[in-house]
Order: sequence, then structure tokens, then C-alpha cells
Amino acid sequence: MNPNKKKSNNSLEKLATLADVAEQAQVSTATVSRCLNSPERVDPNTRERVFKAIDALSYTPNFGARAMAARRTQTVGAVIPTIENSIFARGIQAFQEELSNHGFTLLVASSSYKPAREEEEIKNLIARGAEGLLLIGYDRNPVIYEFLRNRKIPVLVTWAFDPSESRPAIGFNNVEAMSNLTKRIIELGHRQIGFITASLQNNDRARNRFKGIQEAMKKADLPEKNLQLVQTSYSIENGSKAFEKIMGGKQRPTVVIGGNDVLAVGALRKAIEMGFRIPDDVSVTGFDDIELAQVVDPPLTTVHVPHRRMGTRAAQILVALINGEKFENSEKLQTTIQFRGTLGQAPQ
Amino acid sequence: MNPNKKKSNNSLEKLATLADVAEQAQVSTATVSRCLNSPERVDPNTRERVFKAIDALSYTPNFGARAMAARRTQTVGAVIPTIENSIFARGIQAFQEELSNHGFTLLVASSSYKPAREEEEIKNLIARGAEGLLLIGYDRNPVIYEFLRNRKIPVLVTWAFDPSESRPAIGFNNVEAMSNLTKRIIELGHRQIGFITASLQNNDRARNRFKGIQEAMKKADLPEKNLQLVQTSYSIENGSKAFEKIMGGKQRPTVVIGGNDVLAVGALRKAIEMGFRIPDDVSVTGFDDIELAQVVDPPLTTVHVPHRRMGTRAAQILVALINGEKFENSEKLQTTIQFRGTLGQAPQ
DNA sequence: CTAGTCTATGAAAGCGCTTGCATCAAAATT
DNA sequence: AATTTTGATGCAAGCGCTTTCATAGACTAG
Repeated sequence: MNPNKKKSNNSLEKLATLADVAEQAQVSTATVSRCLNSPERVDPNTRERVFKAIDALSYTPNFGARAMAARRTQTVGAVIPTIENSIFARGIQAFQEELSNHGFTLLVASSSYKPAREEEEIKNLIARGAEGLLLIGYDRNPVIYEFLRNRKIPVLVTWAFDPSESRPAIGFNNVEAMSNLTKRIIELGHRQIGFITASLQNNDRARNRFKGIQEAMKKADLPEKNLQLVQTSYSIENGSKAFEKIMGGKQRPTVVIGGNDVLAVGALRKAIEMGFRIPDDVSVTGFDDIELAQVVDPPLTTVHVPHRRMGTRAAQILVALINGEKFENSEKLQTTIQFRGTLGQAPQ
Repeated sequence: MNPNKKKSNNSLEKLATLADVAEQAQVSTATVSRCLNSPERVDPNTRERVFKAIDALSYTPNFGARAMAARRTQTVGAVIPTIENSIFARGIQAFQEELSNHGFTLLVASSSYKPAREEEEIKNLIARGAEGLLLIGYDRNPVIYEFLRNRKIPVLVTWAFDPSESRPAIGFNNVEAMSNLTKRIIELGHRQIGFITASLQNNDRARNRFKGIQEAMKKADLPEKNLQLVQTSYSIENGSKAFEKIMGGKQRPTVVIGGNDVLAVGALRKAIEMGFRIPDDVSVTGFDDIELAQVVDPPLTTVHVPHRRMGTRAAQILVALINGEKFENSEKLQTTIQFRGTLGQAPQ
């Protein structure tokens, strides 16, 4: 009567399930399941029949059902601040490769540097069965850590290593890295320093880099007022604006330190645009050593971070954590200064 | 007797479930479920009690169980060729934002430009409940398309638009885009052209860009032998090597076209390193117009692709497809040539 | 030849949720 | 006051899988 009622009668209504495969292959669902999960435990002939049926039906196991029944997902999650620029890309890529070596799948989400988004994404990953989490930096609402602890989800902090924090982490010491760089900068005669950074709030990495600069300046007896700070969000464009702002002030710095390469490259572009000779008139440095740094002209002097090693080790540690192994200590990686063309003697 | 047998007695053994919440709040699981999915259908007092319990227990719904019971996941998947360089980042970001406006979550995977990996990731995404898929380019094993069709998963192709293909797509016409660029190049007097591209195999976008060059050359009566081709994989480094190789030949081109910005930037760097003046001695062009293009010196002339618009529309179309709306036609976006500093008159 | 081992398989319970249907009390309608 | 409607809730059946336990047949050993 009502032809609208029957929907898409043109073909099979539902997706193939384990049971369908079982029926087609004339075995029980248990056997099909075994074929998929421990093939060696089933007779070769049966096995072949089953796989034929699987093919014939375009069957794919339903992850949710499997996770529920097996109480294992072999999945880990990572939430990174941004996907748009490639700060985290290399590290995450390595992380994922190593994870895959251990039979784990990676789910990655991004927070756009917003704590609330991060919290949401963390919950989402957990809901999706992540058995462990990789998070960038230490800073976040203690409630989340508590939540994760309650749910017994191992968490590994990365991209930072802070000796004063106790939770598992693999990364580098941001204070130290930046302090080292600043020390070299000061040795080159610079006395007025500009620092362009992401917002210091909710971002221990940015804060610690700032602290590194301060410490080095203090050690060299430079007064705090010689350091000018501009906070902005990560983008080349913003780096440029920040540079303009800093150079517009009365106390022009002779070196501008970028909180990361993206900001630094923005600053560098603007500097050139404004007619500064680099590094003769003004020096610029970055942090991270992403591909971008090598491609600008002059190439950017920056703090090199061992992205891939960090990602790989992170995967190993997280897998160990998931398998119940203890790992109370953190692991510190060394950064180095990558001297290229943008850092020079302070103009005089 | 055997203290090893009891495992981690230090705390609650299992994660909180809906049932635990129900018990704690003195209601049925049905009510808790309603609180989560249609709060307006439950009494405010009850609701409050339930949410209190949820908090107290650090409860998060189990995605798998929910998906299974509700037969809906509100998830779509995308598999992109690479995450390491940011070719796809902006588009995917926009895709994800728009998806989120429609209440969908995005799962992204990467294939490293390997067909087998892509197939794997597609199945993985399906297993995880993706209700629709965004794929880059048309080229893939027909078996996969068939598989997807059997499972009734809507697929949207993007980053390409080919009038001769019938499946839903949103993108730009790679042949046309590259042909337009080449036409301009030829108008500038160039007669010897080099083309650095990703492998043409399994990559319709690369192939079509190649075709675009060929067509434009034909139209201008340039013989095929005036076009030199180097295939390599995407990286700045490889772009540099390819440039060196091309310039090492006897028939030096006066312009080198990069199949994308990454390759082009590599070529550009090497060109400068080899002492060529750009664009006086040799011109270089890219494709995609990613951030990188603006940052090199001289800034790269490239084909601008409307990444964000493409991502946003892709999300809208895919959601429509999932909701059963018909969308047989593809949607073509316009590319433009972004003239910057690396394309000039052919040297004479 | 019988008891004991294996090996391959099946039956069925249960994983954590949603939802149709039933229930019941309170509000609205007559 | 009797009846109907409405709103809030509970019951219980699955959703698609894995896994324990049981079973039956085929071998091995004594």
C-alpha cells in the first residue's frame, strides 16, 4: 500500500555480523571468533571455509562489540594542542609507528590549546576505549588527573620534563633548554631581549621557557626590565605582529626569541620586511626545529628537539605502563642548540 | 596464602558503568541513559541525583556499548596520505570543525601514501563505527569501493574533481588547475619545463596535474620531449634532490614545476644553494598554497587551493550523505594562481 | 583393549548500553 | 467524580562480540 514505508529494498538491510559468517560457513560463532583472534587454534579446513565466508560477506568485526567482550582495545589516545602547524607532527608520527609495532592503534585528537576542549577530548578518547593517554605538558586541571587516576588510565606527559613534577613524563627540560640558549645569546653581547610566546597561562612549557630566559638573564646580571614579553597565539602571522609591536617600543631588543619556530619565523619575516638585516641588525631564534626552520632565509637558529626519539620512547613507555609495569621516573631527553643563520653578535 | 594472586587490591577493581550510576542514584539504568541522551525527558530532581552520581563515580559512557545499542556513532572517518607535512592540515581542520557543528566526531588516520595502509585504515575506521568516509583522490582498488558499497558507507572523495568520474566528490580539477598554470608559464616564454612530482602510480591527483602540463604544452605546440619528469616522494629534501637531478641533465629547463609546495620549496632551496637567481635564471612553482609557500624567499608562486572551503563543504556533504540525502553530483571548487616571487620571464 | 590426552568445536553467558513497551501516579478534561 | 491524557520511570530484550566450560572424537600409552 504505502511504498514509502519499506526503505531501500534494493539490497540487504543490515551489515554482516559474526553470526552471519558463522551461518554461511556452517560453524559456530565461537569458531569464527577464534579464526580471527587465534587462527592456529582452528583446523585449517574450517579456517579456510570461514575466511571465504568473511570475504563473501564483506565482513568486518565491530570494534565496539569486540572491545566490550574482550575488555581490551589495544588503543591509545593522544591529545595534542594543534594539528594545523606541524610542531607535533613528527613526534606523533614516530609515536604512532612505534605503537603499531606493539600492536596498538593510535587515536589522536586536538584541543586547539583550549583546556575545556582538551578535557572533552580526553573523555572522548576514554569512551572510545583508550587504554592509555599521551598528553602534552603537565598543566591541566587536577580534576582531570584525578578522573584519570580513578579510571586507572595510565597517562604519560610529554614535550616536557620537569624534575619537580612526579608524574611519568618523557621530554626535555624547557627551563634548561631555553636558559642554555639565552646564555649563548648573552655571550654574543645581547642585553635587550624580546620574547614572543604563546600565552603563559595553562602552558607550562611556555612558562618554563620564559623562566629559562629569566634565569639566564639573572645569572648574567641583566635586569628584568631588559626582557620584553609578548603573548600571542601560535601562528606565523601572530609572530609577525608581535615582532612589530616589540620593535615599536622605545627599548628595542637586539634579539627576539621565539617561543617556538612558528612564532620565530613570523618574526623573522616581519624583520626582513621592515628592512632589518639578519642577524646584523637583529637576531631571531626559535624553538623546536621543525622543517620550517631550515627553509626560511636565513635559516633559523633554534633549539633542536629530538621529536622522533621522544615519540618512539613515549610509545614504549606508555605500552609498558598499560601492561602494568611500573615507571615512576621520568625520562629526560637532551636538546641542543641548532646554530644557523639568524643569531649573531649584538649590533653595537 | 598467595598474596600475588589478588591483584591491585588498593582500590576499586572495575570502572563505573551505567548500572553503577543507576544504583548509586537509586534509579533504573534506563533513566540514567535518558539523562545522558534526552535530559528533558527526566524529572529535574532525578536528573540532578543522577548527575551527582555520575560525577561521584567518574563515570564516562562506554562508546562501544552505546554504539552497539543505539546503532549510531555520530562518527566519520578520514584517511589522509600524510600527517607529517601540513598539506592536508588546514582542510581537515575545517572539515572537523564543521563536522562538530553537526554533532559528528572525526577520526583521522593516515596512509603514508601506501594503498595497503589505506585499505587497512579504512577497515579500521569502519570497525570503529565510522558512518561515512572522506578519502583523498579517486584512485584506489575497486574492491574497496565495492566493499564500502556493500556496507553502505557513504564515501566522499576530495582534493580532486574529475568530471569523468561519477562518484560524489568535492574538489578542484587538477588537470585544469595545472594546465592553467602551465599556460601562464608558457606565455612567459618558457619552453623547457621540469616537473617534480609524487609517484604517478596510485595517485590520480599527481597524474592529472601531469596531464594538465602535457595538455597545455600540446596546445602551445611544445614537443613532449621538452618536459622532464622526476618522480619522488613528498619531502623538502626530495624536492632538492630532484631539482639537482633535473638541472644536471643536458636539456636544462627554465622552469621547474613542483607537484606540490613541499617539493617546490625543496627545489627552490636547492636552486638558491646552487647559485641560481630566482626567477631570473630559473623559475619555480608549487601547488596547494600552504603556509610554507609564503615563508620562503622569494615567496613561492603556486596554485592556490581553497582548503578551508573544501573542508567545510566536504563535511556538509558527507553529513547529508549519511542522512540519506542523495548527492549524485560532484562539486567543483575553483583554484587560482597565486603569483608571488618565483615565476618570471624565461631567461633568454 | 581400556584409560588417559589432545584437539576441534559448540553452547551460552555476559560485556555496557538504548529503547519499545508497560506501569503508575498526577494533571487535565469531561 | 469518572475518565482520559500526560509525564516519569522501570523492565527486559537485544546490539555483536569473546571466552569459559563442556563435549565428542581421534590418538597415545600402558
